[in-house]
Amino acid sequence: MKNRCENCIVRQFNSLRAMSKEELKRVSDSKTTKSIKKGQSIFEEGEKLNGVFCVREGVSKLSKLSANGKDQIVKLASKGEVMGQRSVIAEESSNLSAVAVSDMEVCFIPKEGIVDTLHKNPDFTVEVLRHMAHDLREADDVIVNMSQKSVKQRVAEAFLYLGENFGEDKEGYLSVTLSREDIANVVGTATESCIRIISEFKKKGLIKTSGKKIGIANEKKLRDLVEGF
Amino acid sequence: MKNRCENCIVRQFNSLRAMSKEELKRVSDSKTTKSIKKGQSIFEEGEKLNGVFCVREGVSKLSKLSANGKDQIVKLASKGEVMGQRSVIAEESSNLSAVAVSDMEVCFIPKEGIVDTLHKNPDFTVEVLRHMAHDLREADDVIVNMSQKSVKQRVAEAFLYLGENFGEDKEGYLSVTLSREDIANVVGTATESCIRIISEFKKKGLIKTSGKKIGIANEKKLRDLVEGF
DNA sequence: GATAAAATATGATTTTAGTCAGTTTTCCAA
DNA sequence: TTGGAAAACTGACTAAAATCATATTTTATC
Repeated sequence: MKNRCENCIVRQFNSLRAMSKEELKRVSDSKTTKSIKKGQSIFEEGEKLNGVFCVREGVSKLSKLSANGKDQIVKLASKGEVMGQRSVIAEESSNLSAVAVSDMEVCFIPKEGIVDTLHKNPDFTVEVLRHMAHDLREADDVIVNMSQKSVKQRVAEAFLYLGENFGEDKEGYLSVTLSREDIANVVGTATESCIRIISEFKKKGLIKTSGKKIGIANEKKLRDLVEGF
Repeated sequence: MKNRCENCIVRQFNSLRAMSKEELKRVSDSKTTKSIKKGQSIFEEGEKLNGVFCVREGVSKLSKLSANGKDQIVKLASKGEVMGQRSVIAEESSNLSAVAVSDMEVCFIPKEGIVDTLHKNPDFTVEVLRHMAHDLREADDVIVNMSQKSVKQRVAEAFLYLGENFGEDKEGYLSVTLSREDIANVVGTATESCIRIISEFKKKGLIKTSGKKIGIANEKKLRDLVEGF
């Protein structure tokens, strides 16, 4: 058992860093690490979660099924992010499904350790609260984008977002590779519309593609487009 | 000074109920009550808030200005709701503006009392956390609705939402009266489109109107419409 | 390496919603 | 009470995006 939370760098990025040594030890002793293949499900919408998932490696999409049968991707979670927090805290079943977008390593942490610490260590609780406050702000921004921006603007914004938050490889392609359908589900549009816009962006030199990989070719122009030209 | 938080029934609906007697006393001593006229602003997007606002009476719209110059209403806050929490907790300036939709009574509570309690009373912090978790879930739902439902469905849903959350008067009209423009800004559409849909709903007997008041005439049909008929 | 299945792409068409222009109604404030 | 502004409404037109159909490419699998 060499993978101790105490040594896990990922912890730096989430609320676990506010835990005391003892609390962290308890979490580390109770956690289990899982390898998850691309495309595999981590948890489902409506499922009762008895713990949270801490992402060590890879990226997961968090989505919600809409009445018309389409998935809307609400958030992408990568290294350091904790999934399922909201449901555990609210003591509700999950409102989102989590599916791996790339091969992943995640740690499952049973909720007891988390919930106990929430009630005993205010620093930890405040830290979790801050994170949630941040998520809420982001959600507000998404609402505004969804309702006020055109599909073209949202696609452009999605690429910029992916670049900023998940980085690029040496050749300048986005590190997270999503299928066209997933991109459409992030943006909230039809897959065909999304593909068309990608072609258009490519033709105009805003992005470059290589297989399903996408790279930002002209950041300035993309930004101008997002701002409403 | 007869309006003590200790006696305020509004408190039952928000996180303040988890405060101890002493903490509540402190809050009560530091708070100030304000009357706000319909249309008046409570705080602006980008403003640094040095406290939170607890709604005693009336309704406020929380909105965000989009790049194209339109307001998107992200949330409506009524009796018992606390506004500005997110910003105070995250120590950021507000991401939303608050404007009174009806005449209001709000209490301003300086942040010190809140922040201190957050660090000292885990029960309170967890309570706040629960509320925020709930808000976040609602925000996720809004994102999905915005991106996957038609304008017609969103308008129908807005009326049902208003009915459920703010009630109706004796004649069966929604208690919150919003202008057509505000409804459009909740739904994320053009005012004209919104008006057209309202006319259509009225013609089809889904709703009834009286001046700017709107009442639900056929809940079942409205629900069917929201579900995609 | 062949073949089926899935993902990507493109075209034609329809639906939906936004925009612009103008009219009517409502609501205040002088 | 009345004139002027704001809000509500209507119509015509345009633009954006969804849908349907089909072709092509990529990927996985035996």
